[in-house]
Amino acid sequence: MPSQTVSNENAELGVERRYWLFKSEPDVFAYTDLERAPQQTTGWEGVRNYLARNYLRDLVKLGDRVLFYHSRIEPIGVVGVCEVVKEAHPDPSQFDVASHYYDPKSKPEAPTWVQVSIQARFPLKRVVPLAELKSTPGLEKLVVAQKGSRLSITPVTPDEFRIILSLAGHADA
DNA sequence: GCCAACGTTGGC
DNA sequence: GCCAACGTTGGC
Repeated sequence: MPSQTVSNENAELGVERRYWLFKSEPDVFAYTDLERAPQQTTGWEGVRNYLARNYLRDLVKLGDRVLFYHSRIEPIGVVGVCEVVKEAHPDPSQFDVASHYYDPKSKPEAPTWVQVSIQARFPLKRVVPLAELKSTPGLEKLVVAQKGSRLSITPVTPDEFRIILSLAGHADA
């Protein structure tokens, strides 16, 4: 079933919209790159970790909100909000020999890796730095703020999402 | 650039 | 199937 024809499955089930945090190194792909992309949309290619893949494949649904996070390069932190506009489908980079993400073990008839597509919604009024995520009450369990946290796709609770947006100055989040 | 944390690989 | 060695991530 083509994912585009599926309306928000969570909404149909009466399940509350989920929230996620996607990490990206801004010298590879920054939030501003997403804003400049056609329809401000991109396929989130290159996820090569099984737990992150499983989140994308099984739990990330149309309409879910995504916090866009810049890793590695200052200012490290949450920079923008996006929305899932296409659910899991094969990540084309796994079959592209020229791609950094090429995976020779993955076969087109049984793709190992999936991507979702996200569209930019709005940049945060200010970056919420990692240090602040670590020190803010209510974010003690935020996955990305845990020591040694490396997963590039992590769940965020509705409360955590609200708190992070309010830290950025979006009062009515 | 260092290195702690953690995921993956492969010998046995 | 264990686990040591190795590779990668990402904060600092």
